[in-house]
Order: sequence, then structure tokens, then C-alpha cells
Amino acid sequence: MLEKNENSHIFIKKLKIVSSLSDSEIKAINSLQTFVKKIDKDIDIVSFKENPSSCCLILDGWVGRYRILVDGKRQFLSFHTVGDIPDLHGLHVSPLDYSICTLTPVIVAFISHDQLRELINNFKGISTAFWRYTIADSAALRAWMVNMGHRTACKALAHLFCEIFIKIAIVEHKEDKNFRLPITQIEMADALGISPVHVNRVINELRENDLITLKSRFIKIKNWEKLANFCNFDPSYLHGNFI
Amino acid sequence: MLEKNENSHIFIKKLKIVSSLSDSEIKAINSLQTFVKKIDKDIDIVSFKENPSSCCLILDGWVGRYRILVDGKRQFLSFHTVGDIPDLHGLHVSPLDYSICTLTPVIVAFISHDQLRELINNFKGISTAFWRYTIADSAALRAWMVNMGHRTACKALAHLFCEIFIKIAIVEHKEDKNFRLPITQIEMADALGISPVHVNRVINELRENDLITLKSRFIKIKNWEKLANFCNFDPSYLHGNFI
DNA sequence: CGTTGACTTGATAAAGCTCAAATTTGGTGG
DNA sequence: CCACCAAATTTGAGCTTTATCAAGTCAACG
Repeated sequence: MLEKNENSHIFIKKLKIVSSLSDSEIKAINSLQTFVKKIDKDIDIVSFKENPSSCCLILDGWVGRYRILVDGKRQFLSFHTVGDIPDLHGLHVSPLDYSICTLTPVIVAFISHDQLRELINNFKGISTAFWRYTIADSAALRAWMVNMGHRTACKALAHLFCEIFIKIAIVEHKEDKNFRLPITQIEMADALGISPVHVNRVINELRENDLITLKSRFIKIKNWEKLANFCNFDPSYLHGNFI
Repeated sequence: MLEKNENSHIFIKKLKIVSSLSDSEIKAINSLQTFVKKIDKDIDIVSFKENPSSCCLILDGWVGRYRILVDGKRQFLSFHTVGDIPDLHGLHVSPLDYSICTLTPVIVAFISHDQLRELINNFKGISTAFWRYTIADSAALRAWMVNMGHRTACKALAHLFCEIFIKIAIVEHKEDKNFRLPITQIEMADALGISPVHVNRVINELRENDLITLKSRFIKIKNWEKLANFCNFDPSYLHGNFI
């Protein structure tokens, strides 16, 4: 499906969080040609060591950046949903240092590097916005690092739940702390660097502390304040403090 | 010491790794005015939650990005040495999401945001180079994350030693795997998210496996191939695969 | 209604933490 | 140069967290 893009408003919304764009810049982004594709769960859309010629804008669903270690273990580096272009780096780096796989069925709009490079060359504001987007991304990486490095498994998992909730809330404009988790316990384990069995036990701990209920992938955050406080969740890294 | 900068060639060298610069761009960078300062060990040069109006270019010594958690623990996010501007983010984000402290005595050149913004606005190549610099930085963060998340303490520490060696080798053009570690065991612990006592035991393990000798902060990598292989060190994240 | 993948629980082992007490090292003043 | 101090390193013992292996149960879906 090659189409004149009606979807880029999602991306524009994301860019506007980090930067300001002129009308002509918005128009330019809106006139991008994209190749929209539905993709199943558990498919790689970007592969480590390949040289892609387009970036992927997520229109629906969830994807994860990851790397596979020599011993076969998988480390997730970040999760992304609607409005994200997780491989924007590809405009400058090839091959990338990570792969991206789908965590749920997704709808993705592929945008050619050529078009994006033209935007960057012609619109300073877009170039700056992309740079800032990269900066926001790196702040999120740092937040994950802190989460993995120096927190107990229980707090780290709580933090991950908080992050996922906020990301859903941003996209769906919901206040309701009741949502479907896009990831399995195995994927949580690979995000936090702990074993799947331990993830399960730690979920029990969160249940016992009356912080969440979780059944059939449906999580309910029973007490947001208490949960966020428990894991010292500070959502500012998800919008950033851009000047 | 406010001085017409003779030091920016160090930074230019770093930028050239990730991007190309025109003669006029190089000239513009060379004419930056910097405020050069000698600073002792264990001093914060950038503080979390402050709003700095300049960036710091490291001319000598080592610094570390870090964050303090509510329980008082410190998590190092990256280490930097000659030629790095670890707080380049500050051009777009305020306050920053991390602090930067000196790990050794350092010499730092402070460059005002105003000057840097002028460069960005007037020279597209510089703007792109800075963006790419940010991208290289985020790849290094991902490498650390993988290191912390899914490797044993022993391999993680070996990886850190490899990284530090390569960074020294780049600056000093040395082949000799014999160098002074810029960080204490406590700092290693805070980088890897393990306890100082365990760092010490893990160093012993590396010694017993005949991979290194280490005494009075002087480390000798006895068998580079073996060490790099042991921890699956791939130095490409330190130069990147820029197009 | 059977199969498959995800989740759950138990038992045991390994990795890493904490506390505490040496010992070594690097610097500093006399 | 020596004595001394503070910081860093080293070692031991016991404990906590997390991993691993194994054997379930549950739930979705054709």
C-alpha cells in the first residue's frame, strides 16, 4: 500500500513535544509518501547488521529494540508504540547496532531515507526536531539503565509497568489505569535482564503488596501513587525538558 | 582564563569520526571562545537539575555522567575523556537528566551555549555533526545497557576495561595494553550496578584467569584477544558505523 | 478438545550483597 | 626522609536475591 500519507500527524504530534515546527515544515512532513504494512507479532522489522533504506513509523501496536548476545540471550533496549520512529538513527548509521521486532501485531508506515534526507536538507526546523527526538530517546535509555542497574527486580518491573502505562496514556488519552500489557513475562525478563521465572515471582510480590492485579495480560494499577512512589517513577524522561 | 581557542582541534577530531566538515566549518569551530579551567578530582562540573549556559569540552582527564537514586546509590551512565562534550544535550534540554563529575583532575574548556547555537544556525554541517555525535553517544549507552543487563559481573567488568583501554588508545595513539585506570573500584561498582566488594573479587577472578594484572591502579591487559573474546567486546560502538 | 505457548510453583544452586575487620597505598606535614 | 592519615583495596563469613531445572496449570484458538 503506497499512499499519500494521512498518518504523519501522529509523528508530527510526537515531534511537537520536543521541538516547534513551522507550517511549511508540517506540510512537508504531511506530504511524505509512505508504504503502509500490517505485520504479525514476533517479526523482525529491522535487523541488526542489515542496511535498511527506510525508517519505520509505528501507526499501531508495539515494537521493541533488542540485541542478541553470543550466548543467545536477548536484551531489549526500549519499547515503542504509536508515533515513534525507533530507527531514525538509520539516516546516519549503517548498519544499526540493534534489531527491532514486533511485540504485538502492528501497522507500520515505512518512509524512505531519501525522502527524510530531503526534509532534513531543506528544513532546518525538521533537522533540529529529529536531533531533539534522538536526544529524548537517549534520555529514555538512561532511565532504563538506572532502572536495570541499581534497582531490585521488583522495583524495576514496577517501573516498566509505569512506563508502559504512560506511553499508552499519551496515545489513547486515557486516565484509566487498566490496560492490556503489550508484552509477555518472557519479554519483561529480557527487558530487565532477569529470568522469566523471577519475573513471575516478582509480579506476585506486586500483587501481594496490593499494587496491581494482573490476569490474562490485563493489568490494573490499583494505586498509581503508591506504585509510582514505590519504584521512584518520574515520567519526565518521556516528554523531556526541552527548551 | 578566557582564550581564543587552540584546543578545539581535539573536538574537531572527534566530530570528524562521525561526520565530515567543510573548511569554513572547521574554521568556525576553531574560532570559538572558551573558558579553560583546571578542576580537581571528585568535583561536579554539571549538576542535575541546574540550567547550565555552557557545554564542557574535556581537554585532559576523565569525567563521568551519573545519577543519584533516592536511596543514595550512584549509577554511572558513561565515562568520557579528551575530546568529548558529554553535556552537548544541554543545547536542547534543560535541566539535564544527569550530573557530570570529575573522576581525575581535569582540564575543561567551557563553551557558551550562545556560541554553539550560532554555529548550529549558521553551519548545517556542524548541526549534522552534533546530531551524529548524539547518535554515537546513544549507541554507547546501548552497549553499556547490554553489558549491565545480561552479562555476569566478571564479563561486565572485563568489558569496561576494554572500553577504557580503547578510549585511551584513541587519545594517546598507543598500542601498549598497559595503562593507569582512571577510576576506583567503587566507581567501577557504580558503573556496573554491583557492590565494591564484588568488584574486588571479580578483579581477582580476572587475575586468576591470567587476563590482567592490576596493582596500584595500573592495569596490564596480559592477553587482549582473550580478554576481548571473554567479554565479547566489539569496539565498533566507540567509532560507530556512520554513513 | 487438543495443542501450543504462556504462566505458575517448588526445590536447589549460584551469584552477588552486607557487615566487619584487616591491609595497602598515596599523599601531607614535619 | 619519615610518620601519619585518609582513602582505597582486600579478605572472611553469613545472608539475600536471583538463576536454573523441572514439573505442573491455564488459556486461547483452530
